[in-house]
Amino acid sequence: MNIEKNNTEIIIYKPQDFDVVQTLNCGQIFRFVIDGDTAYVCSQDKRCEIQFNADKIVIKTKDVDYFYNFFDLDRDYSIIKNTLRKDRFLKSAVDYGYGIRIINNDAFEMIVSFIISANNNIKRIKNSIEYLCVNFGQNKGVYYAFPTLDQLKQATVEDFKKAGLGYRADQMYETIQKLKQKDILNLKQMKPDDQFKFLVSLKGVGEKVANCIMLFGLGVKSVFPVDTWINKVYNKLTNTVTKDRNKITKELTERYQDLSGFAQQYFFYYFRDNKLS
DNA sequence: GCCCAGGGATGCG
DNA sequence: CGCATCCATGGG
Repeated sequence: MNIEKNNTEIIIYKPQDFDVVQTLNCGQIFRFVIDGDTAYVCSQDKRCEIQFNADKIVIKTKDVDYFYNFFDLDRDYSIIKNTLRKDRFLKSAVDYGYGIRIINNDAFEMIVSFIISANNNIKRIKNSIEYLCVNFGQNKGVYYAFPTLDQLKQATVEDFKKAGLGYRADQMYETIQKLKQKDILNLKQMKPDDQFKFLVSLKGVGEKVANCIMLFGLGVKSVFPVDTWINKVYNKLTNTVTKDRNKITKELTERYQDLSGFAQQYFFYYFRDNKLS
């Protein structure tokens, strides 16, 4: 993969380790649109337009450095994939999701987004997040920015219910009201164990959501979020019928170590669409 | 009408 | 501790 960068574009030639559709569709990003061979992706108050085909990916944006890091373009995924392909559970999943990259998104946006994600489906999650952007985020012309913490502090429980959060509205309200800008800054300086402890202290954040926030919002790759899909996959692969997510999390984290986050994404993407055989 | 969705909080033993 | 139950809401 050969990458060029200038003030307005990132150009990736022969992108064998980056598939735009796979990366956007594997459940780590909620603010994007795919329209044929073009994609539009938002993060925080920023946006990029991506034109892609089998030979070349062009990312157009005012924030080149931000999206270079966002798509994790300094990391060599071929090494990771070669390692994980040796795992008998993962070979076909890695081959299938060969172009997945784990994005480096904004921590606050991930906290809000994954509180909404709990016991929810992706379409509804996207709709709720979009509602919050339109009603509380800055109007940037062709899109709305994700609301800042101060902007979301203006939202009431009723506002969150209008956004479709249902019973999560109370949790969201309490977490937003208690959260301070400084907490987010501190979070980025903490060790993973302390990040986890802080995150699960927030209302609406349990172990799985905390792990997602760490993986997608704090760059911690040694976590393995276990959701309903991973639970199903685990039972299938190990021929068991457990619902003990703590046990699954512990086992898979020990199995994949520092590559846990990558392994989890390959699993999730491959098995989500009923590819359970 | 039932089941499910990238689960979490609460209460009970 | 582990475990069961409830929780809004829309789509299949």
